[in-house]
Amino acid sequence: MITQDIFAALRASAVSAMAELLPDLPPDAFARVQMEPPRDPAHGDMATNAAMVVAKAARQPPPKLAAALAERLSALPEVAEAAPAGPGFVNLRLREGFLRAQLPVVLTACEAYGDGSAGADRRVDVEYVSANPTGPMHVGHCRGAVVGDALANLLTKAGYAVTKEYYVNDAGAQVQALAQAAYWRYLQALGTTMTEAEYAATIPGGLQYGGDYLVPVGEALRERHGDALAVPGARPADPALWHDPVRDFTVDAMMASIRDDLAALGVRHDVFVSERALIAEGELEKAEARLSARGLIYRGVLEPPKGKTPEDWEPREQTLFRATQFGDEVDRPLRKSDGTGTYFANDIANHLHKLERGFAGLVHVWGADHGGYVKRMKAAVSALSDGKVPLDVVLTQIVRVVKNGEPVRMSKRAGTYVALRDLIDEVGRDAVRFTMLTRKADAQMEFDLDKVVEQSRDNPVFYVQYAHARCRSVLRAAGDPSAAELAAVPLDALADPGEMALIRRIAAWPRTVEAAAEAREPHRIAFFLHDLAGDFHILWNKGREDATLRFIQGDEPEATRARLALVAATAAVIRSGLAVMGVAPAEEMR
RNA sequence: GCGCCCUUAGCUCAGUCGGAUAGAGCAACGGAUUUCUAAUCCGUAGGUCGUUGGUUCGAAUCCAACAGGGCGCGCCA
Repeated sequence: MITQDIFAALRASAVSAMAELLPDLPPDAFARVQMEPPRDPAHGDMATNAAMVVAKAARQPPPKLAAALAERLSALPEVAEAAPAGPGFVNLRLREGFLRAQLPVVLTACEAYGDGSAGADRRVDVEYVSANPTGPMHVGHCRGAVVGDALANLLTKAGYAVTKEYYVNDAGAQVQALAQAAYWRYLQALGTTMTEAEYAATIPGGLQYGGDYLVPVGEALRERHGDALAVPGARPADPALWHDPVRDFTVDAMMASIRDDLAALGVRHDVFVSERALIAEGELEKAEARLSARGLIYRGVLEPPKGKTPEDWEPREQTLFRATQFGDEVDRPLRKSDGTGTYFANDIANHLHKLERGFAGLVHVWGADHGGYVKRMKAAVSALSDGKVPLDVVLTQIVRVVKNGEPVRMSKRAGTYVALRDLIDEVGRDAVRFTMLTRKADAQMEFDLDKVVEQSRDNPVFYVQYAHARCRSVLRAAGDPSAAELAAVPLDALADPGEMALIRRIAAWPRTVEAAAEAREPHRIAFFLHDLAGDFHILWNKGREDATLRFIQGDEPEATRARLALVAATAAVIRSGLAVMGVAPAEEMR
């Protein structure tokens, strides 16, 4: 594990200096001490709030403490200058040699640069996508898939032991309706004379999932079973005869399709957990027993929702979970009137199953329409784990797909939203993934099919890829020296402000990873890469105006090698970030 | 009606779990041509951080109320 976070290192120095200045303070007095880049670069490379956050406990004014701290920090070999500033900050300017010395660290670690230990190898389960196995993936699933996958990668990079999980909702009424729809296609494949309306009339609730995608499933059922699942004349048989095999076959087919789509997106889950299998194994009863043993289950009648009572409201006794004891607004029902579990109850079983596997933390990526569900799930996990295992839920907002300024509409024929596969085929996996990460997950997003493939500065995908391609172009022109070779090169020639700015940005990568992981915000990686690419493009263009700043200087081999080390380090960090996002770096832009 | 999320420059969005004079990009305007790919870069201009109070050394950030937008609200998942 390579940790080379210079901010963490200097923070530790600041804390120990403060501890020496104030030996009577308990260690936790320094918990809120931060060392971070100041907003205004004129203030230096780093700033710490140490003097301010301990001032109260130390009973001394912040400026006085800041002055004393600055004096101590200025004695450090890494520090060129330390000065008290403002209401009690200490600003640090680092020695350029110290900053330059980060490059060999990068070049030694390469893509592993930025790998952190904040996770301490704790096992974390990240559940995402979990689309119902009732049809192909559409763009509505896409954002959650990308955000979840990038978040899982990010947590892995930050030192967690991550399991990528897909929870297959194969137990509910939706799947029953799916089986009925597939059965209709089977009857069609047998050449039934029924009309769709006639068949639909035989199903309570009518025929759902009318999309063409079930036609091949019907054909396959006919190939496998012949006419054995129908009565002569290709008319519907007793569901007891066909329901389970048709359902299982169809769910398998849908999951195969979903896995294909996910593979096209570069998403690969470690485990697929079947809701039906969990229930069959008695996980629901186990969860209920556990909650019951804690006195958290009772029979009762809920109040109607305040203000807006549904038309058909009537008081009803239900099996309820005391979610209110864990911060939820109302207690939540666990059993339907037919005795089977509610979706919530089944999901409790799912979470118990996670806890039984020993995870120290659970993460979910859900669509924003599940926002109202967060509190009760947190309540359940808190109850089942005695508050020991945190559940974090990341909500993703709707993506509106736009082409030529017009929203791309639902396709009626396919009975589904724009297929994910179509989107990938049109703009490419990398553009899809990168673009999905250019917004906070919880912000609405417009996905403009034209802009995403545009090769210009206002397309961040391109902007970052172009920076990497330029790095590679320079390195190729210089004979592609190895990273190990460049890690040993003298770097004193790097002194231009543009070069130093790039080094400073690179040095901020580890703390960016850690902060993004902590906040569960993978989009920060995209923004970092955009900034890093910007620093590089600036430097590149300086060389255009001033030939002495070009990376390759024919008559100065030492300066050239130093700059190649910088270029190689930049490329390595871009690759490191793109790897988190699941985007392939470009060698050239053609 | 209740709960959750959101509101930052004309537009699209950042803002590192309370820090210093709130930042990018696009759009607008003015510049850089014999290159390691000008698909980039430089400069100018642009904001009462939805509104009003509160908490403290200090608030876009935390709290309360209000306005506007989105989502959800007992056996749908």
